[in-house]
Amino acid sequence: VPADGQPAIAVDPRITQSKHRPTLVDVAQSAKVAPSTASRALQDSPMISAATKRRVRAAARRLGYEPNRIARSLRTRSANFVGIVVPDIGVGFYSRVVKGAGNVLESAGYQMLVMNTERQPSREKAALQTLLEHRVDGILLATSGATEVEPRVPIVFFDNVVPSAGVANVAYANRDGIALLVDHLVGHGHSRIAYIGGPPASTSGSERLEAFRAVLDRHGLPPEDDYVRLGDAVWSSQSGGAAMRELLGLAHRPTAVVTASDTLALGAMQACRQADLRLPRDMALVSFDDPFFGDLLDPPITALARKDREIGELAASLILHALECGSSGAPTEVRLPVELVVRKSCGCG
Amino acid sequence: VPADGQPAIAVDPRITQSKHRPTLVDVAQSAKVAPSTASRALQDSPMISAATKRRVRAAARRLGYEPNRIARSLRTRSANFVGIVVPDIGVGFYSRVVKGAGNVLESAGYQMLVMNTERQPSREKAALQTLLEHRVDGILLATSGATEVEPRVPIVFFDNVVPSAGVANVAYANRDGIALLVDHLVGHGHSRIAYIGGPPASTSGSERLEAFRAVLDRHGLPPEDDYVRLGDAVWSSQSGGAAMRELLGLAHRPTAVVTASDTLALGAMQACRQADLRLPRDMALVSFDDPFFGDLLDPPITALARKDREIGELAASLILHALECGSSGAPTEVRLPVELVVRKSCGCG
DNA sequence: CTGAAAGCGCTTACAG
DNA sequence: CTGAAAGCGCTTACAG
Repeated sequence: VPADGQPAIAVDPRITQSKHRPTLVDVAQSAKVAPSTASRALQDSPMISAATKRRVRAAARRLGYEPNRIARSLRTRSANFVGIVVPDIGVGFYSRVVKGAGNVLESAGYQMLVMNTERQPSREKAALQTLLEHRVDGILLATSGATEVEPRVPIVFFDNVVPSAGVANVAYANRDGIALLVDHLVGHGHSRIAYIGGPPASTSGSERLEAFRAVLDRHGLPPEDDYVRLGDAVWSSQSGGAAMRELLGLAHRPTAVVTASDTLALGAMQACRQADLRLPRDMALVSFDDPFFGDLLDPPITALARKDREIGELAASLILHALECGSSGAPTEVRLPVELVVRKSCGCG
Repeated sequence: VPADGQPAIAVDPRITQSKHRPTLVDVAQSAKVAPSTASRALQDSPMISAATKRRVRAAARRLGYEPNRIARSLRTRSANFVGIVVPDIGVGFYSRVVKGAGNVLESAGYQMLVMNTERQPSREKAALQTLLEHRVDGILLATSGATEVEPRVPIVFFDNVVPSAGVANVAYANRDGIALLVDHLVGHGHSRIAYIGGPPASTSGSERLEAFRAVLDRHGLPPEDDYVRLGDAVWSSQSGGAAMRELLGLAHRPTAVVTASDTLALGAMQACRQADLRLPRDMALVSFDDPFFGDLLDPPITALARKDREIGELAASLILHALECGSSGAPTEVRLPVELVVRKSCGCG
């Protein structure tokens, strides 16, 4: 125990504690400058002489100094964090979005806080709350419910668009995509075209469904309620398979099917295989999202090219823009153009 | 501008600033208690009377108070963060590990900081540094190089094992897996069995390769250098395809191939298709990692069942254990048991 | 060019 | 049961 009045430096317990991580004060003492000078030197401030900078840097290296970002964030009132919340990080689409966003954010000096909600509204709410408590500078949100968020920080919605909320929205051009798919099937001469989609709770669900009906109408094909089947909330392959089985059980069977996602398509293909149907001979099938290695499936599937990573990159760029320039005016809405990859499941080749 | 000596409360500029986020001091003032009392009340400390707690909570709600975790972390000297660094979050394996780890960590009250390195050693080093600066409590690391890390915090290695480092290692039972695969092909009567693997720089690369040679030896099959081909550093399907083409070009062609990953297998299958070979008639193929919807491939592939999420859950549990109980003694090594999923590419069915 | 001082928003001994 | 005070590790006006 140090006697009162004794200089603190000589007996600083921090030096003796083996587990102590050096602080800026330690560096400053070691370099014989004030903490403020050490701080500026490590920031390479123009206020500091070259010689001093060298001394401070040497001291920092010698001590193995690692700046404490927590303290820095508290002081500067900016964590340099952007949160991203996704329904299921295990799903390829979301993990690729996260990847794209992470790269853009990192090169701008931001850290990304990934929150996985498992599609539970309660977890989404909690995730948002946690992000706010961590004082993130902005949020990238693929909401799986209609969470009404009071934007205390800029928000960019992706995948599931929330019109006129946040600073921006990013999603695929759903209507164009469905049009491409249906047009192609019509080009093959199909007129009994069915649709296996996701529930309309999400943007992708509602827009794709709506577009399917609209495009059929444009072609003068009568709407057939039996031909529209919706899968479960997670767009599972199981529900895609179930939908296909229902379609196959119909008296007046469709000759072609559009699925609104890769998982739905995969489930539908399994169902066809189990029913001993040959694609595309007995049934044509095209899908919105191209499955991973869709060219290796039996048959290779005709689908829309993936640009998942770009969605993440775009969303990140938009939040960065809002952080740097301030969010002004109405939210931007960005739609990623789609592109048809023609393979064999449609009847081509 | 407030006159000196005037009570601060009446003119507190924070109240007038519209963008000000309420602090604990605001809550305390509103509830007419000391900040320390407010802090304890919100922590539901037994020291505080029920009536006071109620008042404080009401004030917090009224003001829309969100505790500042940055300040909390600085004060308690624990960020309640665990970092996880992966070579490529866009790859299914890693995203599922992240998912598993995240769920375990979250239910233990930790936040997860995901770092994506794109397999660049420099980015991995930077990621580790960043994590340390954020004062994470522990790290989950799938290193893509032999990063020698001085563990200032507990580390659990996964995927790529670093023996006798960190507090624990988690990986698939690589040797058992390869044995299962080769044994099955031998059971089909194959004796000319080739191997398409990843480079031995990683645990999965070296252990699987080594096991392949050992199992061949166990079966009394002569080692054939031409039959062993290694893909590129990312185990790309392109390199798997190239390897398969080399194999097909051999004078004394193999009759069966073991691939060390799903991507390698997929590339190899593409190469076979391009060469107009029929699987499994012209060539049997089995794979270590089961591709996504491997049952829908042409032909359905025989492979080892995936337990990626479990690897993440295990790694997270191990780091949690180390954080709570302290890391004692030699690092634990956990090997996830493997399981053969028999389909048709091997020649069955 | 350098330093002393204040303060970011919490928590936690310590005292009552 | 409650409060006053110190301090986590930084940064940044302010003064010299």
